Amino acid sequence: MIKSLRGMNDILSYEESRRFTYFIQTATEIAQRYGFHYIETPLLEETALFKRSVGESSDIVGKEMYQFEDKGGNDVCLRPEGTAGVVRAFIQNKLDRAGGTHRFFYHGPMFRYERPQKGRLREFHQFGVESFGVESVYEDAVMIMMVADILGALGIGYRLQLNSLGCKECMPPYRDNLVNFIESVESEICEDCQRRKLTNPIRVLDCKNEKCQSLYENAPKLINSLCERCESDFAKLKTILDANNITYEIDTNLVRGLDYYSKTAFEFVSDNIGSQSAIAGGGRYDRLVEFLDGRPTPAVGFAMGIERLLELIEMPEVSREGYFFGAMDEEAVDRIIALTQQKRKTDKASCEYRARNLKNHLKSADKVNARYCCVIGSNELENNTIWVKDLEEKIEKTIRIEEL
RNA sequence: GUGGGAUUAGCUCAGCUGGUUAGAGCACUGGUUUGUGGUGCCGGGGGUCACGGGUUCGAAUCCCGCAUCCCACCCCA
Repeated sequence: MIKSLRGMNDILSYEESRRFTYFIQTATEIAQRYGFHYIETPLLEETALFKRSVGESSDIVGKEMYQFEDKGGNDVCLRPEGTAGVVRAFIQNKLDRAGGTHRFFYHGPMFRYERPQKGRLREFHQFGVESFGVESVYEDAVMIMMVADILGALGIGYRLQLNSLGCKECMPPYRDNLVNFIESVESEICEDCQRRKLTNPIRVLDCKNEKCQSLYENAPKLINSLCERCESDFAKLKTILDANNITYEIDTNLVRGLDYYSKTAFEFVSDNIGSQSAIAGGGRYDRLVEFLDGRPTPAVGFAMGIERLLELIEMPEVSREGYFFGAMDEEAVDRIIALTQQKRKTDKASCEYRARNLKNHLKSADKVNARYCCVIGSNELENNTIWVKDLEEKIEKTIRIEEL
């Protein structure tokens, strides 16, 4: 038997399928209310795109990409995340030159060659949004509120963690400062942190090693080293969130795993889905468009991990809906098929192809959760009528077929 | 990539220290005296016990390997 590849799942059970489509519908509707429109970009991109945007020092690019050479000799890979492709499309279509604001949302599969566990698949789905051209910190706040809206609409509880990563003015001096500090404790920190010191020193801050964490308690904090503008924007962000009843925790060690983030960084986490607890994450990436050869354009976005959210969604009750048709005599089957097709123009409708007794039709109608069970037997066939029972109200009547 | 656990019917699981045709509940399906469901009763189908080796007279059960899932590390959505 041929099986799906490791870490690549089918979404096909009734419940999963229902949850998945419900999520997409809900998130799409909310994104559209916020003025975002759908963008679809290729699953396959040039490898260089991710190396330059996500960053070579990140694990995602360093060891998790599905990378290969295509038949034309191009170095390509399956997208490990969504932002890079959207930014590429933004620049390629010269929207950076067009000016103004551009707001997109997307959803689709992402690929990372990781060791699978609960909430971590090799092919997984994200829903994300990207906003270009807005420098104002209000946009950052609105992004966060949008995530909160989506999670709220789905009945999902969360904790919001917030940090500021600084900008090109205040980040580099801080980084130097931090490297100096790391060197002062270098002999005691873990191997990973020693490596991080060289590749991406900021990442030592969210090291999970307890010993490292205790050493870093005295590390300089970026949040205390922000320049005036970053400082005031971060303060403003908190004010806006407070005013809109969004509760958050400041996590000075929150470092996004992708190198392109600056200033606002946030992560929504859930305590109910195991160790892979990040359900949404995002932030500002004002420098990325420029890095990818576009005109400097401020931008901010987020992504949500759909599989991680699925089991947390509080689904609405399923209610009886639509029609079920059945025939009790062979001669009536053709008639109910025609009636079903007619009903399907406006309503959900299904039917039984075999002539069966009434009890069986009622059972089947109940099983498919139909609201109305409509049956034609010999009496009805003769009189050109149809027997209809409302399975919810338990009311039944026989009506002329035209009245259905 | 590292360590640990699991793997028996579509699903959730039993199966004692190896012993004949591997079980249950749910699900599916058929019937249930003249046309009434979700909630009665009776029946039926479905498993090379993940896969590959080995030990044994005999393996779902013991041993080795392998795959996948789960948990932790790691990483991140």
